[in-house]
Amino acid sequence: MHQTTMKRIAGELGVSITTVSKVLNNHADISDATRSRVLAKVEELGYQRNAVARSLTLRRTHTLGIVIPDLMHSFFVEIIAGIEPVASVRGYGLLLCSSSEDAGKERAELEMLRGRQVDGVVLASANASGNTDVLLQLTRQGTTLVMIDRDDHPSVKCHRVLTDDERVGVLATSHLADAGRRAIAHIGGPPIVHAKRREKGWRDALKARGIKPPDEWIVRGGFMESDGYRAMKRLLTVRPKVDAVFCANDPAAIGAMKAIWEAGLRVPDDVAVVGVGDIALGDLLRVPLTTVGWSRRDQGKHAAELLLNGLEGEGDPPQRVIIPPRLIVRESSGPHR
Amino acid sequence: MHQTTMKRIAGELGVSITTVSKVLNNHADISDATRSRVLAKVEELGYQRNAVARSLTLRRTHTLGIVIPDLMHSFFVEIIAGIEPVASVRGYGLLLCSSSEDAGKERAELEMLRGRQVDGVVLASANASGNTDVLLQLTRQGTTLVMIDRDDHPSVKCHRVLTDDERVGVLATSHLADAGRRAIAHIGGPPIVHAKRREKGWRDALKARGIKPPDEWIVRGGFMESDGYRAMKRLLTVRPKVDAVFCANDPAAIGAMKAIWEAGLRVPDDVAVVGVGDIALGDLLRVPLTTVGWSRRDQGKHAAELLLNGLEGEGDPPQRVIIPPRLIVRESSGPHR
DNA sequence: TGGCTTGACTTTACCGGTAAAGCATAGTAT
DNA sequence: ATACTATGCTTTACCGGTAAAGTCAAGCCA
Repeated sequence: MHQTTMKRIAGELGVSITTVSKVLNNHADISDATRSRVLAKVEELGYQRNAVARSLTLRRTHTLGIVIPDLMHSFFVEIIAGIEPVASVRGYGLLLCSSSEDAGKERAELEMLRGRQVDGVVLASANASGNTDVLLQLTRQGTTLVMIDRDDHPSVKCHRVLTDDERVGVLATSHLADAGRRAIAHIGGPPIVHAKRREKGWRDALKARGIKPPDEWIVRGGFMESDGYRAMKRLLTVRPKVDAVFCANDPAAIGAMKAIWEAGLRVPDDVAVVGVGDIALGDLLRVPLTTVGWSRRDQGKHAAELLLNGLEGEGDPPQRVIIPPRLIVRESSGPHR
Repeated sequence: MHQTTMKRIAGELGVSITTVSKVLNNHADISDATRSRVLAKVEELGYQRNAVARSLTLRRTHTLGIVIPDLMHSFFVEIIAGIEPVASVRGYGLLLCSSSEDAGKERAELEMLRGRQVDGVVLASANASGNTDVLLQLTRQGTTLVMIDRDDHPSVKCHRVLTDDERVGVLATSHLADAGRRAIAHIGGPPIVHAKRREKGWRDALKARGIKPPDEWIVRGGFMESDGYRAMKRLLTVRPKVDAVFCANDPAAIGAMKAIWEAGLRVPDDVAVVGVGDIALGDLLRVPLTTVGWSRRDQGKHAAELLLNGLEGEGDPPQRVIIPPRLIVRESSGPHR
């Protein structure tokens, strides 16, 4: 129950606490004799430096805060799996927070991390819309911040690890066009930059092929399955018929497929579907989903490296790292008819 | 870049630091006037108590260490998902460590947690065989410990959250017997209590049906897919033929199925297979796997509650919480022939 | 021989809080 | 008028470390 401290070691050895501290910090001005006596005692008592006390004086906790919206989503866990080894070898601990997709809880978690004096925070794609002020407070306090998959909060100067959303749209749309589809609709996301860029990619890919999408080919909504379902219902009434749809994310794509099946049509025979995100289980659906994904693990790895480089060396100016997206072809975008 | 401290607040208000501290800790001996002046200043400056400094004096970090063998295994994440909400509402942070199934790294992580003065540690089913000494050091230091899915290290006095391994064996075996199987073999795990208990359940269930398993019906090995594969190869040579196999865990069961297919036989037509653990994707296999599982989330929840109750109130004596296992029937144990 | 280094520590101050004890002032009891 | 008791603060010590400055004896140079 009683902690071993430097005081105890110093006492038993008849030296000062500072001497013990110096040995453990490899200072040069300690004789070999004393050094080994101290080291032996440390070994004997199984002494471990008290990280809390060190943090207080050094003003470094060697801890990173990780804020994710949901633990049960495989891609956030993959992000953490990308962060963990990098942090671990450099001696940093990870303080894990789940915001449960709730801006209020996210705010509370960020405040908590501020109080705990974490050296850095990785904020993974949460809906932090209201929490700009807390983020600013954090950075002002000297905490390095990295945002993953978010490109808003322009006032917050921090590193960002993103994918190339326009390219996401181009990849998906070109793939559908190459597969012989002509009427390629788009189920857009909510009004956030990422969704808008995916839409732009869709437009660009069509334009490159001389296709000018009529207004009815696009329905904007949200990122949920139900949004995709509703949007597809609308798209199915368009004449001439749409024969493919690029959805802003995977849940929306799943909703779209449901609407297609409900209308008695087949995927991909009547309508091809492509999503974005490569969520787990996407290949286990009734019709495995073609999607555009990117390595979450790389995102985590880059985020951790940006953070730690900033902490250890001189802080680079805020950087944007782009993780390239890639097309994952499954059955939902198979050949026409 | 500059931290706001109580000193600053006290200075601006012309009161002592202790007064500020007392306000924030709701001490009674502060006048309403002073109290609100302090509170107003706290609000104005966006002040947050420095948790590091508090931890040092209070000798409480309000942090739990979580050690899991692998982040990418869904059940460890589920355990964390069970812990997180409990810890979060009580104001505890989670320090996440992954041992990557490596006893050396696990040891290092535990040492790290000791240095960081975490109030409690949840140790999820890692192969900590060699690390008893660190665990003892931790508990001696006053850290509460909860082990999940491990019932060894008897010298370490701590709470344990387990499942009923004998019942696991009984459930699996009875299910196979009820499905009309007569020659129910067992692929046992490594020589650890959990595997032994599952084996005992298998024996008991057979005995209850008047079946006396010959020695060739059991092959013991490890928990890996390759172990299951090798074991099944052996079992397929047994005469009279075995028509079902209960495997000590899911990976072994998957290995067993591979061996069965390789021999030109079918699952479940020729040999029925049941595993243990309900790993993710178990239902996405070529033949979805019947298995015995239990709620990892409940395990996490119970672990967190045991820990925090011990920390907040008076420490209960080490407890054993048993999470009931349940059978999950899929196709690999379907009807004979 | 006195002054100057150098090596090997020790002393002191501080990190940002909290708890216990101390200390005026005013009000109450006697 | 004297002693007692709240009330509302402040002073002091401490948590377990680290860094900067100080000490002190031995060795060196001129």
